[in-house]
Amino acid sequence: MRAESVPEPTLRRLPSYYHYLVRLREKGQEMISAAQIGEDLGVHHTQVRKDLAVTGSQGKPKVGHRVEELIVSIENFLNWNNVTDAFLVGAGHLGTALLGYAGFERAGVKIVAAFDANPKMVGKKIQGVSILPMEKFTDLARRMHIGIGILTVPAEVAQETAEMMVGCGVQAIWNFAPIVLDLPQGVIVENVALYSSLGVLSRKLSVHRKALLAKASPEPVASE
Amino acid sequence: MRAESVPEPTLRRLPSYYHYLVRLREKGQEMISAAQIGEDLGVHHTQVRKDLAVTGSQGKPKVGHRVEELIVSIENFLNWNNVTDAFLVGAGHLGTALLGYAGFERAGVKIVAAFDANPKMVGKKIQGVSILPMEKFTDLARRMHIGIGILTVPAEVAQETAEMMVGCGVQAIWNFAPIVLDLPQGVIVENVALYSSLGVLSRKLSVHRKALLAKASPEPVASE
DNA sequence: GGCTAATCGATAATTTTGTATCGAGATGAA
DNA sequence: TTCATCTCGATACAAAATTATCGATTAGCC
Repeated sequence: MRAESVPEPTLRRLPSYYHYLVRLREKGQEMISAAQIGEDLGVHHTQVRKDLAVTGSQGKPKVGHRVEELIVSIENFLNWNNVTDAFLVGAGHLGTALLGYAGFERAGVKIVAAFDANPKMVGKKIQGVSILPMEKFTDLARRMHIGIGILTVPAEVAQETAEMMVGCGVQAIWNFAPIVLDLPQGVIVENVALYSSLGVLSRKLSVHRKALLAKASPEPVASE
Repeated sequence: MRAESVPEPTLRRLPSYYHYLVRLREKGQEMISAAQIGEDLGVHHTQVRKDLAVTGSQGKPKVGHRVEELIVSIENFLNWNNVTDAFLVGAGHLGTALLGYAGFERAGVKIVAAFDANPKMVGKKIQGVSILPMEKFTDLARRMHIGIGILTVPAEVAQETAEMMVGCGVQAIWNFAPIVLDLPQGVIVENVALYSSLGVLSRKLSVHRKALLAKASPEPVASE
């Protein structure tokens, strides 16, 4: 099986399993069945088995999977053991929030420096990470072989900032700006689309409320 | 067509179109073709047409769509015109970052108050929004008919906090905690899974790098 | 005024993702 | 030791989403 052929939905579910399993481990539970995972996380049990299968971990009939083993398998599969150094650009609200998170290191990403165009931010230190001026990015990124760039700048400058990152050898970009980046093939871009999330939320809420109204009103307005 | 029958991927793409269109409008462009949108955003043009079709907006052959009309259609469809009041719980790094964003109001969500269990946070004011003690949540949420709860608390207390929200009439939850909430049917939950995002990023980067190594090495290790 | 070229929108095919089925293996009890 | 039962994992099926095809429509040009 080719490595890339793992479905992306599977990739997205694995961290969810991971956190669930870590919580189980904290509680002292040693074994877990795919059925139970599925029930607790709202995923079909056959789906859980398929997802876990890609990590190489095997379960035993009648008893299920070893929690510890699953955790390690997922970590290995996602390469969360090998930490990659990252630069963050845009130390605004969101940027500083991400700097505040220590937990990303357990997910393979270590933010080693942050950059901002605003001179007032430069020189500050957030959660042990210094905010540096933009001018230093290019040189430092090249010398430190930075693999991941975190983009928390305004949308207007996101494209050019991303290009700068790629120019310095950055291979993957974690993009928080609400814009589709146009970058050379091969560069990995992972978008965190907060507005997409809000779109879904808002739409569903709107539909939900209309349904409630329709229920309350007498006439069953049938469409379709 | 039933309102709920709109595919969720479509819902997720619409905000992306929206921001793209707003940028076009700022540039003064009046018309746009589905093909052009698709090319710029990396979506197939037939997909773009289907997505835009659900909003009810129609294009004209040879000229395409009116930018302004599309924007309004998407806003209406996502109900981004009608702003819903939201309470945010957990004024930590991420919570304060979200408070700092003024833009969410254009996406139908207005954060009117924030809450935190930490007494040191209580009383502060971030971006014009006061941080209140948790004890006040229940009463205020009921009286103000809060529809949306934003959950930026640690995972350990996310479930109970969500239950409290639902108990106060909150209909939709925007969940930033890395946990699957178990809530009564009908409650709308939209997860922002940062770790899922990191899982995809990390895995792809790992595969990418292995591919580069394999290319450099002589033996073409063929699997599958 | 008719022709060309571009774009739309509907329908069909393909691909991807998710769900169900079923035999095999392992555990613990009779 | 044998049997019942639970769980796994492979295979087959169904649903959803994406991509392709094709006729219809319209603006601009000759």
